[in-house]
Amino acid sequence: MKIATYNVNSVNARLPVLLRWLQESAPDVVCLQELKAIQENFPEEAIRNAGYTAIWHGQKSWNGVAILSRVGNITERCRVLPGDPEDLHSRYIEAVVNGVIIGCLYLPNGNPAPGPKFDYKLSWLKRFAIHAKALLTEELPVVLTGDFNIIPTGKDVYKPERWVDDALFRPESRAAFQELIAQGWTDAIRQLHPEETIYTYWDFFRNAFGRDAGLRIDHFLLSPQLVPQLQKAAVDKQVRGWEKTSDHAPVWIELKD
DNA sequence: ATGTCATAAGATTTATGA
Repeated sequence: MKIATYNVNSVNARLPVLLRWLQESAPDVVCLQELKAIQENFPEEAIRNAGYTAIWHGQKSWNGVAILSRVGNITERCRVLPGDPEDLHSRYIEAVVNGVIIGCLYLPNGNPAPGPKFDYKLSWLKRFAIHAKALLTEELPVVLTGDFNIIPTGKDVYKPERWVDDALFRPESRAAFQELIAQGWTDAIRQLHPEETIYTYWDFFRNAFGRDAGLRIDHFLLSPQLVPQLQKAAVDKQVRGWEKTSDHAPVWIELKD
């Protein structure tokens, strides 16, 4: 099973790019983030015509997450991150597909840091850690994937010294990611490519893609039950070079059936 | 500080987020 994550940065503005990528990369399951569309404006018909069923949680202007599948029913488990009924952002959706629990997340950016947005990021991370730990106790195959908005280590950014005060690379954000690893989750990309320079995001500013000034912030965390099945992991970097593209590239893993 | 995109309100631009 090929599972992908893609922060589309507006699902409707990116629809031609999304459809072309679905056709060329043919993932079985897709997690999308930053739909930037209200619930009614999700392009369900175009995605169905591409061969995928979908569940999604939209929101006006910002955020929004979706799970697509072409390999079987999507059985929704929840569409918000548990733990704070006052958090109205559409940033998490979870479902079972083909016997695998798929958590699709769009973690808060958190800039500027420090400040209320960074506080929100850290509180979201605390809730996420509680939920992730509960998932591990189920001892089931689980993938937590999406835009984490965290640069895990200095190897995951073109110039780490420029990012030390940024919410994506602050010690608190890195520590929260390491805490997830310490719980028992496996960073799938690094499991298969421990030394390689791998980026998943390039800023729209200053020709960042042309200079390969990127960040690795889109991740796959696997529960122990899935690690033996991990076969491949890669970034569809070419998509970042297409016209009218997102600032993120799609990332995917392949699991043995 | 800058740069680029996207959205929304309501305007022929501005603000906000990323």
